[in-house]
Amino acid sequence: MVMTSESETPPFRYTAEMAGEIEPRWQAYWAEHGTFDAPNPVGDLADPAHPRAGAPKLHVQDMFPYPSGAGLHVGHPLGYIGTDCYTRYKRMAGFNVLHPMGFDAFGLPAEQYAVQTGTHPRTTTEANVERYRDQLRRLGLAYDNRRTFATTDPAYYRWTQWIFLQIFHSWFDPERRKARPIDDLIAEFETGAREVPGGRSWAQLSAVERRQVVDGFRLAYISEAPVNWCPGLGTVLANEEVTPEGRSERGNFPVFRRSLKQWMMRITAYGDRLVDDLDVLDWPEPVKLMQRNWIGRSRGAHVDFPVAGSPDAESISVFTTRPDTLFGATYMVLAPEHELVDRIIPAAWPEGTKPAWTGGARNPAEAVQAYRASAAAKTEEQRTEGKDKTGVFTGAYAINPVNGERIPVFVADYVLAGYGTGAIMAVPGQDARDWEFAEIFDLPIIRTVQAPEGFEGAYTGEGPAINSDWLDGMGVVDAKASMISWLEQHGHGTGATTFRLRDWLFSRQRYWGEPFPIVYDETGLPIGLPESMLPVELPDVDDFSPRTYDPDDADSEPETPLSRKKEWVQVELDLGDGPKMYTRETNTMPQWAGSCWYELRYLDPHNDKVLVDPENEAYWMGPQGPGDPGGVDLYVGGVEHAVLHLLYARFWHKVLYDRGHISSFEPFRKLFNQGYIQAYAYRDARGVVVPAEEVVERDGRYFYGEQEVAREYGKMGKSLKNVVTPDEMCDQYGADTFRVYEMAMGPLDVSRPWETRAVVGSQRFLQRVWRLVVDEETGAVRVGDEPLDPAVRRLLHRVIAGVREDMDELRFNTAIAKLIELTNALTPLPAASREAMEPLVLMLSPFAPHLAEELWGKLGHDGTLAYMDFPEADPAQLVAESIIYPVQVN
RNA sequence: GCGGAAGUGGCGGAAUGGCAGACGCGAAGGCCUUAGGAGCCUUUGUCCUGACGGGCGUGGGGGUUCGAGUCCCCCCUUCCGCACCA
Repeated sequence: MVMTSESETPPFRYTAEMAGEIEPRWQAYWAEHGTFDAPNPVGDLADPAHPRAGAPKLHVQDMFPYPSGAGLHVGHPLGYIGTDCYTRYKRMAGFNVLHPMGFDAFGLPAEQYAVQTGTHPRTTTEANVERYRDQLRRLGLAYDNRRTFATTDPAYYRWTQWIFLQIFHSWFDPERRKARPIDDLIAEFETGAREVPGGRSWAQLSAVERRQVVDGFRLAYISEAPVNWCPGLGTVLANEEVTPEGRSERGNFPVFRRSLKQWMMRITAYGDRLVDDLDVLDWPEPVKLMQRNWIGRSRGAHVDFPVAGSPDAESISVFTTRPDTLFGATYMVLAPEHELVDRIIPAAWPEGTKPAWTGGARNPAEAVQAYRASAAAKTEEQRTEGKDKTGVFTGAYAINPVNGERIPVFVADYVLAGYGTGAIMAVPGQDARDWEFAEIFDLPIIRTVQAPEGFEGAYTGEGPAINSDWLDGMGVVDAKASMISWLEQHGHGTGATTFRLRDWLFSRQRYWGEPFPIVYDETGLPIGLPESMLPVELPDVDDFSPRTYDPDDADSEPETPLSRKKEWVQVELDLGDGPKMYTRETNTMPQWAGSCWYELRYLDPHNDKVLVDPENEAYWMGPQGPGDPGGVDLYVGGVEHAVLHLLYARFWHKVLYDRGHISSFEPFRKLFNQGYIQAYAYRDARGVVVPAEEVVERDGRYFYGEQEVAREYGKMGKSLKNVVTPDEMCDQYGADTFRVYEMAMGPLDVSRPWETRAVVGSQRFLQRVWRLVVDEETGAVRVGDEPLDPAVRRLLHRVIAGVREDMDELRFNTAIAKLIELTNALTPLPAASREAMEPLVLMLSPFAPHLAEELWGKLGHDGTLAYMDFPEADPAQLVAESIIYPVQVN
């Protein structure tokens, strides 16, 4: 703010300059006194003398940022300010509050910058982290700074690697539905308690064979499996990192399905628990729903359909969620890629083949080949856009096991190779897709559930079974159960659950990530390093880039940056049987790894004996009663992490729980998605973005200089030239004004546009509060001790009660509105009374902490107000005026 | 297509089924000023009226109720997620 004439501004007015003096002073005070340090029950952060030692705890966390080179804009700290206001309030309300902050610092941008400039990613990352710390410090966020870390700190990723080893050394016991030590599995094989896959006994297996068997059970395992290979990036990607169009989320390069040897995590083993435990979480319903959809659990049955006349007694296994409709299965469909297709095709079209089924081909083999070719040529979009179902008859028939009917087997791309068994039984009467296909190919339709009168098309709803022998009359649920037990009794199938969720591809061909704590011996099988050898530090290299290829070169091979560092890759170690040469794993972990467990490390950040002391974990995150999952009390972040980060973190947390390292079985008890701050951007007639700052509005139109520009609404970003930074706001108004503005502009979970010109309203509010206490001309404190007018007193207590309620519910915008209302009521009074001003300052302190501390001092108090009791309303002052309602007497 | 969330002044947004528009921005007028892009005061949903007053108003249409922005039904629009998942 430019002061055109200093003499005109009263010398003791609350201005940006004054805020610029007050704010660093109090930030230094808090840092010096460790004001926001929270005591642990045990360990180096224990402090029995702390005013909140032994108090009820509250653990609040933000989704930590990735410190990008661009720095923060005003949208980034919205959630951080929200949690800061909440935790400051809760601290005053008597809680022992843990509110930490760290940095998610491994990842692609620093590496790409390194590839371009040769600067080591660590250098860039550290500079960015420092910049973020400075920007956040200016906002006066009340963190326990002893607990901060970056995921790139070796002292941190040592434990990321340790957790990887826990997962590597675990297997999932389906009977107990939990992860157990891999040694238990070996013991079960040795004693014969568990059957060894492959038919031979444990004693018959060689040492290498035994290792191979065991490796097949690990929760972290190497698999030669179809993965998403992205030549343009030179790395493989998780399914979650591939767009629906089949391109990389980063860089938008083509992605190819390729079979490659990669590390996988057996997250599918946890599918049931990841779905079921959502029920006990206090999360936004949309996020729970997105997780349920992503996991995609379907309950039903596997059913085997023998192939008619097959010399090798082939059968087609399908998965269905509607085993009750089996009597209505009038044909079958295999995915074009299904491996069985080639083995069941007869040499010639069977008698009675309808011409429309053949695709015009002379024999089934040609028909299928042609169909496959055309299906492969289609893009993903064409496959789904075109509503009309396509397909071709294989010439083969299968036998419906419930009634012995011969039903034709088709190949069609509406059946996906990657889901279920890649084959379906088609029940056109009860499935819309099958109905469509049946109409096109003139296949019989048999209803097996009574549809409502006049119903047209496939009926998927409830109703009594019909045309279904012994099932007739049963409801869908009963009929399913009955059919499943019939299938199991007669050996035609079993009840089954499938998931859309796939195992998690966990290795990346990148430099800037956690190295795996894995080496290989001469057998080529992986060996987990002993804990004593952690961390496996990321070595320096000359070239940070994986080998990248032409984006369309599907046949290229991954080559990791670490693999080129031969003296690191080849290493002599003593793993218990004397020094031997080993080969290191040269992939690194994906960026998600560090954020999968950071909520735990805050609890005991310096512990070098264990990940977190069980007592500290139980105190901060333990279950509060039967059925409570435990976890962080409030986790605030953007909805963009609804699936990936939150699913991975839940998975790791559950493994650690199963292995007895922690007492909570969910990481985040309550989740809150803050909204986004968006911004206007402006383009001129040519479509060129102009700096938003310099655009002026006249009569609802927008001008950049003389030319009119068009306004659009979207994200804040460099390319849209509409970035506003918190630093600018601190310079122009002060951090307190900025904080109040962000909290007052609307509910925390709603997205809204940034408007710099509206910030002044928050500054006026703080100025008025200041003026109630301080004479602007003399600087004298003008607060008196006379009792409040009864009407104002009632307002005061109404405000106190309302603010408390709002704060508890994270409704900061209405809390601030109430404080403004009280301030406006006090403003016309001849002198502000201490009776009102002390509670007002205390209530304001979560939002404008520096100003409040300063005023608290002026009101005659020493030290910080951070541990003062938050005002409480006197119930006697809350008695509402009675209102008479008309009452109807019947 | 399926699922979810939401539609209130010029703008951001308030309203346990009980005076719609709290609070803020903007705008208009005034005070103070050489000056105002500072500060302070007043007004500000909309229409009729000189005024006092009054009519109409929460996306649209029905309904429940003494009373509906709020509850129920139908429709429209916007945003988000998923998308041939058997």
